[in-house]
Amino acid sequence: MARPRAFDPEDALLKIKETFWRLGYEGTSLQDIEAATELKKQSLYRLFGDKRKMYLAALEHYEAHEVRTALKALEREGPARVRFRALFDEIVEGAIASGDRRGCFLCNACTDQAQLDDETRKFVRKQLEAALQAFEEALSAEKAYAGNETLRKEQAAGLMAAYFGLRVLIKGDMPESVLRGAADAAIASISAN
Amino acid sequence: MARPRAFDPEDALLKIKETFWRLGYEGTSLQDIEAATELKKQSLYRLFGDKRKMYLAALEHYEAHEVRTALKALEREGPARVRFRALFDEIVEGAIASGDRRGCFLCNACTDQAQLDDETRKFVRKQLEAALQAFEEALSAEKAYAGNETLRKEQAAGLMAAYFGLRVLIKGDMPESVLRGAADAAIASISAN
DNA sequence: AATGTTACGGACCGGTCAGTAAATAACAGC
DNA sequence: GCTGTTATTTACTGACCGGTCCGTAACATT
Repeated sequence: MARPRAFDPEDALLKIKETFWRLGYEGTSLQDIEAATELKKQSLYRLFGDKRKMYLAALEHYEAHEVRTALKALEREGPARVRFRALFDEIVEGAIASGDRRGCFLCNACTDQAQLDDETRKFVRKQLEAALQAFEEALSAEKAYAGNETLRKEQAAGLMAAYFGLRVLIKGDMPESVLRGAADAAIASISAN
Repeated sequence: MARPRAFDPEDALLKIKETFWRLGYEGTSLQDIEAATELKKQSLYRLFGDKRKMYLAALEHYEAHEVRTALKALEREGPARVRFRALFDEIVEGAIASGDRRGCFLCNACTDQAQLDDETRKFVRKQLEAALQAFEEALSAEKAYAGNETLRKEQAAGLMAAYFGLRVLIKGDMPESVLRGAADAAIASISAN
């Protein structure tokens, strides 16, 4: 009943996500977003409200796609070491092969905005806890952890830290050998039995 | 032979460091720095050159103080587990007790500026490699690692990732239980023999 | 074809950004 | 007490910030 939108909001959000991902919240200007989406400011504001909401929408998009995909990979059958090996290797491979050193957007958001913006903090915390839960479940398949919740939770937290730490080392320009070492050490820390 | 400086440059740099540490590079304005140092812009520019140089000077100050102190703690005598336990516990304790969730400035710099600014990248990389070296040396005391350089390097990288990951979990507002779990898992991954 | 509703585009808002110029002030050596 | 040098302060620059206004265009309904 009115003029139809001439662009794809999902596609726009994807571009916004990539921009915030690369440049951070304060590092991204509306001009950057306009350039990335090829949209005018007004179209963006009508769709999202303001810059902060664009950022949060971008984070949600990241969760719904990148994070979800990564956690899905943990649900496959097999020993815990194999499951996590797939997760860690994909990250290292991506950093080496395609030179993608953007890191993890969620991890970036932790260091960038979580302590400065309440909404971001709440969102990030919720996502981190969900990921932790997924890590824990992936460990349940292993006998060593199945009957020991404390140990399982501890190991899940440890793997989470290892994962985020690896992401930081990637952004910190560490060479392949270090990245592989960190990944291997994380996998080796998982009990196999 | 000229008008003496009326403020302490070291003290000013300390305040600048704390501001960048808390707000990030783009999130910090010259006004923020003026307010923190109680100095006028011109005094800052004469002393440092520009904002970027202030940031790099702040990073160097962090390295010369916080990082150096932390790595010194690893040089004490005793089993590797005890050495790293001290390092990790201090971080967790700081986050819990004093509510200090600023994280690690060097780690923040990795996710914030390392991929966007060449000088920062080089500096961060150098510091990360030095820290890695220190981790490796702290592991040399352990028999399991003394004779196996590959394993030692791998474990050092793993602990480094665990450390940075813990720092990210802290900024991501994770509860004490998760932080302690991550620290305990990291320590448990060190071979004791 | 007229109307109501939404989308678009560009000018524009006040404010802030990093950085600079120039005037004044405090010292040392002579 | 004059001169040279450096510190401090104020005022300013031009660009850019996030955000809004408003005139116009494109559609659906009637």
